[in-house]
Amino acid sequence: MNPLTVLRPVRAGNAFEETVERLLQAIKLGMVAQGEKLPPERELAVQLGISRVTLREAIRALQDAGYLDVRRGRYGGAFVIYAPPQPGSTDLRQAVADMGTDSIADALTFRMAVECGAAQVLASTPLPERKRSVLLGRLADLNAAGPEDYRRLDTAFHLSIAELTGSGLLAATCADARLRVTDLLNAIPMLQVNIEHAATQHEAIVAAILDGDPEAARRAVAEHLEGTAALLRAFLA
Amino acid sequence: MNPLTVLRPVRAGNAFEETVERLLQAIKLGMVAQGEKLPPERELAVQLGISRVTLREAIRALQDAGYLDVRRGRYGGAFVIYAPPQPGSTDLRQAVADMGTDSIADALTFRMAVECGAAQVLASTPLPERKRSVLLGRLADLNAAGPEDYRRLDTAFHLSIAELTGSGLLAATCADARLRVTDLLNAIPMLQVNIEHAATQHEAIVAAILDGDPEAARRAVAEHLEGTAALLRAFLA
DNA sequence: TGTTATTGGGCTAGTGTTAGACCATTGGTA
DNA sequence: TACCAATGGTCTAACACTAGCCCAATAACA
Repeated sequence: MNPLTVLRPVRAGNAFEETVERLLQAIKLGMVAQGEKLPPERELAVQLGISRVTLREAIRALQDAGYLDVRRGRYGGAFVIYAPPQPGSTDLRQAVADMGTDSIADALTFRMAVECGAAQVLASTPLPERKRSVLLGRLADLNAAGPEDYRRLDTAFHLSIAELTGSGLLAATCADARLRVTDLLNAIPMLQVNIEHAATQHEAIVAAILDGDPEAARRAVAEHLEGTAALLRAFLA
Repeated sequence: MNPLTVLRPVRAGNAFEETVERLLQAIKLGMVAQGEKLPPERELAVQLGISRVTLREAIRALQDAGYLDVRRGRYGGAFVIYAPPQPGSTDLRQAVADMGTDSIADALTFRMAVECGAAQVLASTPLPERKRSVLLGRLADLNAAGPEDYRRLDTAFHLSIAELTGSGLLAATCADARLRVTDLLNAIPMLQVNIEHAATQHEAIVAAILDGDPEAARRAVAEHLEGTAALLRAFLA
């Protein structure tokens, strides 16, 4: 048992840095869509468990970086003005180099494990009608998505699997895992053939979950994720 | 997509509290066995990414709580004097009440997902001889364990699966998941029949992993964890 | 038996973070 | 048009945390 597994850093950085990261998560994952605004500072500071001063510093940094437009007065707020980069417009090689091969492999492995685990768990128990329709709804949204919204709704679909398990820990972990590969995914061009292939796999995942078949759910998610993972791994050689 | 999944608290508490938790992890999971000592303060502070002052406060708290014996001078250090409670000696009902049914369900679901995911991932790729022998070694250690060491070596066995995937993120997550159920596990009496049953399941898990069969590995871990989960869930009704 | 390397114990000055109060701006609404 | 509720902007005093330094104790070893 490697003690470094548990005697690792208690905090990833100072409160300011962690807050910037967290807000960037919400923006890049599309949890706050373009044109929408973050919750009011006072409210958000409570949610994030930090002081308003620190939160404001983070918001200021994201404003300077061009992610947010901050407006004062009633009906003001911090509006998201970030447009997710057109896939393929940034250089995948560059993204790979920025991240480092070790942490890419780590992130891909991590994502594979937690997303498969979430799907398996969700398929292991009978789902109430409400949850079934949430899942089907997310799938329908994704299938109806235009190129603008595809990545955001794809993320929403995948995260909803973890959320529906009812485990907040698992949902947070899947969101974290997904974020760690966001920049890489954004650098991969989306081809029509890939989207169609993904759609088939998404159907298989949902079918397995609704069917209550953990084995099939696990396998479907693994195959789905292996597609992008294989593509990325080609750059690590 | 629930924004609360990502707009959750940035920090779980102050540095002191988080450090106490982390050290308690290392002790309760048996990563630093009884009679051994923690790394020197200066070194440990760097590993944990905190100042020595904060670390000392945490150590002091654990000393007061009876977990550590701190000795000065060369060959001194913070020695672990915590004996894991004899299983069954504490009241399971009490542990359940302390934790709250919601967070127990959350923790069990979380653990099921990440441990199954880790086993599946490890079984998905051919293992080098070195890793095979590590896994077999941990299994042998566990099978040879007396009642004193059983829980510690059981933890070591399970965590080694995540560690062998090579993903630090996954290893840390499994350690975290395991810790969240430690107090509950410690409250469950260990019956000989259960240990024998567990041993059979451990063999199945290792066989599936060495066999390169992700399906079987996932299923074996799921069945293994379902045993304790079912027992605990009985208390939640 | 004295030396010494290693370890915990303690102090200080400086920086990060918080809570809470108050100010400034804005756009809808009476 | 005047008001006002909601929101960002700013300040301050208190507390948390850090880096770095030096002191004190200890036990092996020459």
